Amino acid sequence: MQVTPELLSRFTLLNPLPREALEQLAPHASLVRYARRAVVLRAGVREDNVCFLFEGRLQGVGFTIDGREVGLYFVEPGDFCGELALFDDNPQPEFVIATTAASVVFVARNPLREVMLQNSSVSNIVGRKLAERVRQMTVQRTLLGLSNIPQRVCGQLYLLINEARRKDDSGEIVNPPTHKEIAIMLNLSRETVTRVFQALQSRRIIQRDGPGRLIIADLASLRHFAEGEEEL
Amino acid sequence: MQVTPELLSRFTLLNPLPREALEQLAPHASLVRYARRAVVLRAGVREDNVCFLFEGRLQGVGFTIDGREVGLYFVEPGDFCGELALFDDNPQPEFVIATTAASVVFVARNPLREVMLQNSSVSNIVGRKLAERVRQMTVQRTLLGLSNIPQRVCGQLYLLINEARRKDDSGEIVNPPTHKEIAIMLNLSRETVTRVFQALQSRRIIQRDGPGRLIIADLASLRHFAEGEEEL
DNA sequence: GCCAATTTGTGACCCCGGTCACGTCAAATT
DNA sequence: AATTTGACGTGACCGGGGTCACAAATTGGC
Repeated sequence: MQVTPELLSRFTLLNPLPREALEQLAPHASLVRYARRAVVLRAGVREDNVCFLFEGRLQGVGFTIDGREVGLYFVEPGDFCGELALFDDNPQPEFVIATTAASVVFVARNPLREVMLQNSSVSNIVGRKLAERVRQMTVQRTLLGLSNIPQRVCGQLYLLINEARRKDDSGEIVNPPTHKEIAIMLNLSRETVTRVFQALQSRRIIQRDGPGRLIIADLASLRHFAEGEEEL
Repeated sequence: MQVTPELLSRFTLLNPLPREALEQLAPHASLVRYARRAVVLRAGVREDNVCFLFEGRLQGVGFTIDGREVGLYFVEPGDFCGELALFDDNPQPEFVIATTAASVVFVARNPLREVMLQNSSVSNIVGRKLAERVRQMTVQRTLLGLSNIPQRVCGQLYLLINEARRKDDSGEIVNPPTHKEIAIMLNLSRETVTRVFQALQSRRIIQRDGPGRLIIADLASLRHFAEGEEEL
């Protein structure tokens, strides 16, 4: 499906681009809808597109030699993935999978790279985004260092709220990841995540609201557990 | 201590730079020696230098809230760290510590950034390096997904050989990391790493050679264990 | 609105790596 | 040379999370 410059400009990465650059990119962009669980980017192959998420949620996942899934990061609407293709010709290192029905905008790698090189302010933006990804991965890796497992889960939950809306002492996560999706992010079993969620629910800290919404009723307590000031 | 353009050109990142760029950078560079365990870059502060490793070995480490160390990556001679400062003004996310006595070349961030922007081929190089770091972190994270612990250690050892010299069916690691340094890379206890090393030594797969050299006598077997085709 | 497919919930068992407590050893420091 | 420091080695114990095996609930597809 065709894409307008207006649509492109709704992404924070592309928004600062001058009109002409957007018009240059639009012909090389296409909107694609994916069902839940569909593979958006494939590991091991050279990807020729950068993938901008319009709606839904994606997850970067790797696989160990023995077939175990490894969760690497979530992609929220407005963000993007597959940007490594802008920097070199090596294959995409990880899979990207739609964890909910999603619509994504593919932008062909080469035109985007052109725009990036011509427009020096744009390479700044892309570079900043890549740097931000390194920071995110560092935080995520640090989470895995926590030996107290409930603490680890609370920390992840807290990060997920950051990425979504957050009020003073409560918050919500729209289209929350499944327990299994959280589990692979944290090197835990699905059952363990379920048990922590149960504990948090019984303490009225979190609360499910229908299929696509998780309410954080007591953000302060969640942070306490995440920071290890209190044991679950 | 002052630094010559020749010294700068010995780093793979800076080597492709034209002579004039190197002369532009040299006045803003300095060579510093660090003792083992010294802190080279500090987390949480805005770093004004990019750090090129001349000799020795560095390790990027984070700390969890409960004080546990988290190993993120190793820096080998010729490589560099602290490059995120080139992309934004956010603080350095992790500590970088000298795991052996080391000499590093600090290059001031702003001049290097200038060179990078003027010389478009240079931003490519820096961008490629940053992309490479993301790939490394992805591989490292995937290692943590292995539930078989000896396999995890073997995988890490294999990566360390890659970074150093490697022959057909044997190899060596110079200035090998301590067991503890490996342990924090893999979310393991120091004792567990020691036990795996003992097992590998008794099978004549690895062999210590004095303080600063670890010989991989049977690379094929190590790879077998790393790939889970055989259990330790 | 119904059915198949996921997801979530929960108990029991068990293994394995963390922790603790040492001892040994080599290298740096005095 | 004596002392200290930190790395390495090793055993015993134990607790917590993985695994397995289900049941229940929720969801999406038609």
